[in-house]
Amino acid sequence: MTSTPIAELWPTPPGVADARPEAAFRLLRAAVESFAERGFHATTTRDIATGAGMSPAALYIHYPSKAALLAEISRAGHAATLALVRDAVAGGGDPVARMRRLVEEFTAWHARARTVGRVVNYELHALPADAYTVVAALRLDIEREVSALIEEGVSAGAFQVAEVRTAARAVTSLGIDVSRWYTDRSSETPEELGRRYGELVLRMLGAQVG
Amino acid sequence: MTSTPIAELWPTPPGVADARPEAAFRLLRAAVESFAERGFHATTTRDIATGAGMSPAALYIHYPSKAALLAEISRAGHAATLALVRDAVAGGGDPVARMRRLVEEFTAWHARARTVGRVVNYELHALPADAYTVVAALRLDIEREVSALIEEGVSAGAFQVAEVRTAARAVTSLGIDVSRWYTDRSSETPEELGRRYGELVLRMLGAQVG
DNA sequence: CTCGTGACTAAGCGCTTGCTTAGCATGCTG
DNA sequence: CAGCATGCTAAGCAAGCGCTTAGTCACGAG
Repeated sequence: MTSTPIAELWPTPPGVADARPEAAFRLLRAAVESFAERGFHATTTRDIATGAGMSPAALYIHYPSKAALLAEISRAGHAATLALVRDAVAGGGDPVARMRRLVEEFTAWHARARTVGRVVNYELHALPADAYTVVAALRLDIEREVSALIEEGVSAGAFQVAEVRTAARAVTSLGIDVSRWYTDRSSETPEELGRRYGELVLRMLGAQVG
Repeated sequence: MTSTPIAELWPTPPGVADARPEAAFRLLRAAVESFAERGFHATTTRDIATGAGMSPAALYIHYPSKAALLAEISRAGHAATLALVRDAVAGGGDPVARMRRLVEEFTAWHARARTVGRVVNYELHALPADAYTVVAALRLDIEREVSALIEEGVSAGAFQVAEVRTAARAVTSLGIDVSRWYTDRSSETPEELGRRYGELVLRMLGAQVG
C-alpha cells in the first residue's frame, strides 16, 4: 500500500491544485486518532492541534469547531463504506459470490481502518443534528443494499433465511464490531479475517459452500 | 419481570439489612443511563446526581469518584455476563443445545440490558488501570468459555469450523454488537432476537440443524 | 435533655475546556 | 515598492468541570 486507510478517504484529484491544504489533512488525521482512542468528548482541541503539529488556535482556520472535524470524518467514513458495499452488491457474479466479496471487503475495511471505523460507528451521538441527518441517510442506504442482496439470494434459491432484516443486521454487525476489537497485535491480517468471515456468513445465510 | 435488568445486577439478599443503601443504588442506575447515552466523559457528576435526585456533593458520600461508579458498573456487568455464559456452557445437553442456549441468552441479555451492555463494552478505555485489570480478566474468561464449548462441539463432530478463535470471536461479537443497535423501537423482542441469532450461529458453526 | 452520627445541601475552589483576539511573518499582486 | 491576504502563534476569556468545604437536619443513644 502506498497510502494509509485514512489518506484514502480524502483523495486529491491528481494534477489539481491541492484543494485540502496539507495542514487541514494533518488535523483530520490527528482527530481520527484521538477520537478513536479516547472518544470525542475526552479529546481536547489541544490534543488534536498538538497531534497535527500546530497551536490550538490554528485548528479554527481550517475547521469552524471540534464538532465540524467529527462531522467530516463521519461523513467521509460512511461514504467510503457505502461505496464499498455498492461496488460489491452491483459487481459481477451470482449472489453467493457477491455476498462473499461484500463481507470480505467490509470486514477487511473495518480491520484496516479501525480507527476511522470506531469514530464512524461509536461517536454518532456526538454529531451535531444536521450532520447526523446526513450520516443516518448513508447508514440506511448501507442497510438497504445488504438487505437487497440477501433478498436476491433468497429469490434465486441460493440463501435460506427466516428473516431478511435480522440476517442483514447480523452481517453488518459482524463487520462493524471488528473495528471495536481488532488491533495491530491481532493474529490475522485484515484480508485473512475477511476471508474467514466470508465463509462464516455464507454458511449463516444457508448457502451451499464447500 | 419484577425488576429491571439493572436492579438484577446488584441484588440484595432477602432478610438481610440492605447493604447497599437505596441512594447508592439510585446513583448506579442514573450513572448507567447517562454513561450509556452520552458516554463516560460527556456525563457530568451533576447529571448523575440530578438523575438520582440529589445534589452533586451527595455522590461523594457513596462513591469516591465518578470513575468508581464506572468501575462498579463495569465489574458487575462483566460478572453477570460471565455467570450467564458459564451457566450455559456447563448446563445440560449436547454441545449444539448448549451453544443454542448460550447464544439465546447472551443475545437477549445484550438487548434487554443494552444500557449496561454499552457501558460494559464501549467504556473500557475510561476505566482506571486497576479496575481495567479486573475486568480484562473477566473478559478473557468469557472468551475461554465460548472457545471451550466450540472445541467440544468440534471434537464431538457436531461443529465444523476452520479456526476456533475466529469462530468464538464471531459468536461473542454478534451478541455484543446487539447492545449498540438494539432500541425500544426494535421490532423483535430480546427473546425473539435470541432465538433467531441462535439459529444463525449454529449454521455458522456448521451444525446440522433443521 | 445533650451529644454524636450519617445523609445530605449550598457554595465555591482550582483547573481545564472550546474558542477568540491581537499580532506577526511570509509571499503574491499591481 | 506598497498593500493585502494567508497561515500561523501567544495569550487569554467565559463557562463548565470534578471535587471539597462547611454547615444543616433528623434521629438514636445515654
